[in-house]
Formats: sequence, C-alpha cells, structure tokens
Amino acid sequence: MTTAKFKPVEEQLAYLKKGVSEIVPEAELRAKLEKSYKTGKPLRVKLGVDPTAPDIHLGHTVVIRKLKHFQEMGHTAVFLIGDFTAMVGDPTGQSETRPPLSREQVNANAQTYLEQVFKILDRDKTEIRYNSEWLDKLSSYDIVRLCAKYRVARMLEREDFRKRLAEQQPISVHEFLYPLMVAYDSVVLEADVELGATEQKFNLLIGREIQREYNQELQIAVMMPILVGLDGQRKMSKSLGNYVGITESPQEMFGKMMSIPDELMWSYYELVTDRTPQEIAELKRQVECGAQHPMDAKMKLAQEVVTGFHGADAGRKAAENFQRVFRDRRAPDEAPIQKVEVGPSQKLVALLVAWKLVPSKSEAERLIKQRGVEIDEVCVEDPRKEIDLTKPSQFLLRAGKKKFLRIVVE
RNA sequence: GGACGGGUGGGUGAGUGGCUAAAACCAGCAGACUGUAAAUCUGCCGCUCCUUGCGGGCUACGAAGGUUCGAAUCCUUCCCCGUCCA
Repeated sequence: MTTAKFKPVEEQLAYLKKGVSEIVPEAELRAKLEKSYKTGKPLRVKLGVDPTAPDIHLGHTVVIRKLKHFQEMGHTAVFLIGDFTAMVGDPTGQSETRPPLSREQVNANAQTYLEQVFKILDRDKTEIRYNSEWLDKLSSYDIVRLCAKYRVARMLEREDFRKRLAEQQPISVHEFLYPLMVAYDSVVLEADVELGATEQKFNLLIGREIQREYNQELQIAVMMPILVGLDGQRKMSKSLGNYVGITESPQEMFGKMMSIPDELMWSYYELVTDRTPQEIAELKRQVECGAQHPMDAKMKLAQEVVTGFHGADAGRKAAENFQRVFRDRRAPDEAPIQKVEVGPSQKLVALLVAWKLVPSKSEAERLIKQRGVEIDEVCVEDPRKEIDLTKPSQFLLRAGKKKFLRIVVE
C-alpha cells in the first residue's frame, strides 16, 4: 500500500469540513486521518439510517452527501440500515413515542432506500450492512450487559428525555435501548467516524462511551446541520409535509425548491449542492449588492438540485417549464395526462376527487367557489358544472396554484 | 397497590346540559398583491345530498353503556397519560 492513495490530510480536512456543524473532537479526526495516511488504511465511516418511511427526502441527503465526501477521499463508506432499530423507534427530535414498524414495512422501506441512496453514493464502493445482522442475535443476557454499561442519569441528559420529563410526557423504557443499540452498532462495525445530524449528537457520543467499554478506539462524531423544511421554520420531515422527496418529478421538485424563503437558499446551497463555500459566498454577495436577482439565484439552486437527481436535461426542462407557467403565466407544455373513457357526463366536483386533485367533494366545491379551478385557462364559476364526457375531447384542468392535469377523453 | 390531576378537530388549547361542526391561535387551502419567496389583505378550513340555501342529512370531543326532550359537558365501567406515595 502506498500512501499516495490519499490526499494530504489538510486537504482532506478542508473538504470534509464543508457544511459540517460540529466535529467531536476535531483533533482526533486529524490524528485518525494522519494515521490512515501513513498506513494507507482507510477510515471506516458509519452512517446509520432507520428505514422508517419508504422514501428519502432532501433532508436525509445532507448526511448522505457527507458520507459521499468521505468516500471520495478514499475512505470506506459504511451505510448501515437500521432495520432492527427502526422497529425500536428512535425518540429523537419528536416529543412523542413513535409507533414501531413491522418487519415487513421495514424491509420494504430498506429496499427503496437503497435504490435512492445510490443516486448519491457510489454503489460499488459502499459497504452496506443491516443491524439486524447482530442485534437479532443478542440474547437477553447480552442486552442486560449492554444496559449495564450506561447510567440512567446520563441517559436522562438527553434533551428530548429531559424535556419530556419536564413536560410530563411519556417516556417508554425501550426508548433508552435505542441509543445503546446504535452505540453497539459502532462497536460491531469498528467505526472510526460516525456521521449524523446534530440531533443525533447524544447517540453519537454514547457510541464513544460504549466503544470505550469494549476497549475500542473511539469514533469521531461528525454532525451535519438539520435541513430546514420548505416552510422555512421547522426541520424538513415527511410528516410536516415540508419536504422534497428525491423521487419526485423534476417539475414538482423545482416548484418546491422555489417555494423556500429566500434567506433559506444559502443553507440549501451549502447542504444539498456540491458548490464550494467560496462559490456560495460569491453568489450571496452578488445577490446582496443587487447584481443578481434573488429569484435567479434560487432558480439556479432549484435547477442544480433537480439535475442531481434527474440529470441535466430534466433540470433544464424544469427550469423552462417554471418560467413558462409561473412567470409568463401560460399553460405548462407538459402536464400529467389523465385518460378518461367516453361515458355519461359527470359533475366536476366528483371528477376532481376521482382524479385526486382534492381529498373530498366539499373541498372541491370550496376550491371552485374560491375561483381556484380553471379549464383551458378559463376560471370555472359554477360549482355545479358538469363535464361532458360523451365524446372524445381534451382539455387542461388546473386545480389550485400548482396542480395541472391534461384530461383526454377517448 | 393507594391518592390526585388529565385525555377536545392536523397542532396548541377554550368550552362544564340546549345559543357548539365546537372560541382563540398555529398550520393548511384559495383569491388579491408579487418573484408560485417573504410580508400584507380577504375568504375558506368534518363528510355528504340536492332545488347551492344564513338548506337537509350524517359523523365528531379516549372507548362502551346509561340519565335526559336534548350530552364534549351529568352517571357507570373500561382504556390510556402524568404527578406523588408504597
């Protein structure tokens, strides 16, 4: 092994620190990088993700992108799927007990996660592991011994627990197990570095404590900031609906990116694109001095994100479409197509529900009354309007600000 | 095991027999304004039916029963959460 396989330590550090919120402790990371540089042995970098939902959104990609950075520097990316821990449920960040998932759900989610993760990571260079591999095999006795290695008072230091205790919210005993199991994962994987969002700090640090108990070298905790959701307020999450799914269509993705508050775009540039800090600073300066319109800067961001997941063509098209529909206020050149068979005429409200543009007829009626529905760019005034389906035709239906459907009767 | 407090719409939270599909606020949606940003203003915000009316029906205040002309509100049992005691 030659040392030439790695870049110089300082260069690696500069790259790896991009966008990072905290490294605990940073000096040890440097030491580990130096050692690996000398011995030619790559660091083992762990990122654990619980497959609690079928899709990954932009918020998840922040840490995955960081793992990719380590991968690019020649280190071993260990992508850990928490198929066991997903069933335990991590209490992190939400002050309520999350319902545990069944094994089937977890497995199905894990599958879709992997497909999506490799839009970012290099499939051939990633070590994929499942923590059920070892956690399933622990005996009750093993678990008792693991629990014996940590104290309740220390456990209660965790902000989420402290808060719930103070607010008289429930804490289940099994929730204490979660951080211990995550820590045990690090022991099994012999992690040199563990990545996570800042809210994972507690878990990452327990990993160090438990590794010490098992006489291992301690892992470095590298934490990434939490990506704020589209509302500009709260953390991006599926349950809050303020997210961008990475499998969403280019148009949707673009539209959602454009809806973020202006100030937020800088943190997005930093966390979900591969732009360097210098480039971002320069762009920001241009916007501030008026050389560039904030909307243009945001459109660039949106296009880059779409390009990352759908390719350059899709990115360009999405930008053009956005320009056309929302800035020039014209119909989109392509809208999803809904085919309908020729048949008896039907009420528009019923069709809006059938085509899933609104959740109920009441909602549909409301939308029409509020002048939110257009057919071929003409506002529908009558909530009782019937749609003629008796002969072939087609028209463009708009429901609300963003939903378009090209209806083809045939 | 005992004592006490609590469980209301997506969230916070008022309501303690009819005026309550349930205040207020937040979130959400639509319209205006715009850069589909933010801010602001206006309206909507359980489901359903039609003759679209300050219209009819249905469902809803942890669950199930009961009292009553009438219950989110009173009674009974049960479930769940928290605090203190053991």
